[in-house]
Amino acid sequence: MKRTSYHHGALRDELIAACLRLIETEGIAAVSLRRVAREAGVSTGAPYHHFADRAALLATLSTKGFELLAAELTAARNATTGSPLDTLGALAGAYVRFSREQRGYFRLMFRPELSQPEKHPDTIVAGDAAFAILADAIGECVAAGLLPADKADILGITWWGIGHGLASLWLDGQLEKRAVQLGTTAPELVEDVMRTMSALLAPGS
Amino acid sequence: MKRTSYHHGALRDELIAACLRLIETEGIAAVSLRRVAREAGVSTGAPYHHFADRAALLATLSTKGFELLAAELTAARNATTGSPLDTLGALAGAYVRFSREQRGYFRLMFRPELSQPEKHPDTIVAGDAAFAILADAIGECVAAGLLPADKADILGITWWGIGHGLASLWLDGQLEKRAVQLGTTAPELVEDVMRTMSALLAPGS
DNA sequence: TGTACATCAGTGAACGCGCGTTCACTGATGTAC
DNA sequence: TGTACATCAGTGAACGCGCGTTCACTGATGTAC
Repeated sequence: MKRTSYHHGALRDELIAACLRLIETEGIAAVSLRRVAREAGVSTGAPYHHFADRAALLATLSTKGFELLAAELTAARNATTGSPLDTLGALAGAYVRFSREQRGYFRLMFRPELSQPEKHPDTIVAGDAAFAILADAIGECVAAGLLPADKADILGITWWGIGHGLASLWLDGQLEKRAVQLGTTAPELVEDVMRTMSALLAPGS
Repeated sequence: MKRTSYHHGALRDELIAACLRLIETEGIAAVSLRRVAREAGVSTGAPYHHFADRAALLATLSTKGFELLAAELTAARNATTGSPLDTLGALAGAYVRFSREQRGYFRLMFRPELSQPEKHPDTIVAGDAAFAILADAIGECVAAGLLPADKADILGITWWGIGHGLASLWLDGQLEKRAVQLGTTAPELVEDVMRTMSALLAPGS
């Protein structure tokens, strides 16, 4: 974090990175603008040249998180070669994977009270875009005649609920606790759930 | 909140109630022992006669939350008259209902970093007890030959994931947003998901 | 029933702390000529 | 290429605040005799 020049050059990015690091290692409660500045090796007032206030920093992070998630979902979707139905499981899997690999982002994204999305429309737009990917994949299943049109929306919400539920329970330590009780591991549990759901949806295959 | 006597008489309960009220109206971030004391109409130091520290108050609340949830789940289970399979949907429904009716509790229960459950084993025990009700209901389905024994655990986790996911998304405002986009409402969405899941599990009925 | 005394459950002032944010400042950089 | 000047992006001291927790205290209550 040693700096030779007076001007940092990329302080904005450095602050974002420091904030993420803090969330991941010490939890969101540890995130204060002063602390983030300290972590980035910069003085107390410096962040105010890049973010209007604390909520603005968190909102920026939240937006980036949704964009990252959308990218992951798109990638997962494009990587699926099977039937459109398989895409649904792949999306849910990518969702949970994202929550594991980007815990800092994930924790923040679903805490609207911290980033005040009502003041930062970008965040809402990014969230909508991520959800749209799932809705799109569902639409494809319907178009292919694999899902009844009247159940499509509900199945989308169901998949999202499962993905989000497993991700949340895992992050909060509940899933690992149950996995131990059941004599397995959290990752295996998640995969089994996805497989079971897919089998239920496509009983023929 | 006017008190005529010097001694409060039931300050402990009053503090718990005030804390819940605060979480529900202003969010967990607003909960400080000073604030809770103020809200209960009592001086700064008073809470320390009833709780060792802030985390102890939150842990007590979290424990009570899990006990309440367990009671609701048991009630839902006993109220179900149909096949053991129907019990699963009823439990998930009760779970989501609990998250709505007891938002303060629900928010707290899944924030282990706030109540430090590792220091308060009661909380863990209460959480295990609540989960055991679901595991039990699953066991009953297996005993009745309605679910394959090897898929039982996974289906339990699946139901829990759906219930928890929908509850979380709803609490954070995501579900309502999507409901509007889909031209429906959050409660309807939840009910539809439960119904669809039940239908998938028991295709014959 | 009365009294002395222990205990319980409050009060409110005080401690040190980290916070968000502001502000006058200054070093570094970019630009016009 | 050199210089004057504007602008950018830092510094660090300062503000007022609410926090968790402690502590000496005191009013209220319960108990033994």
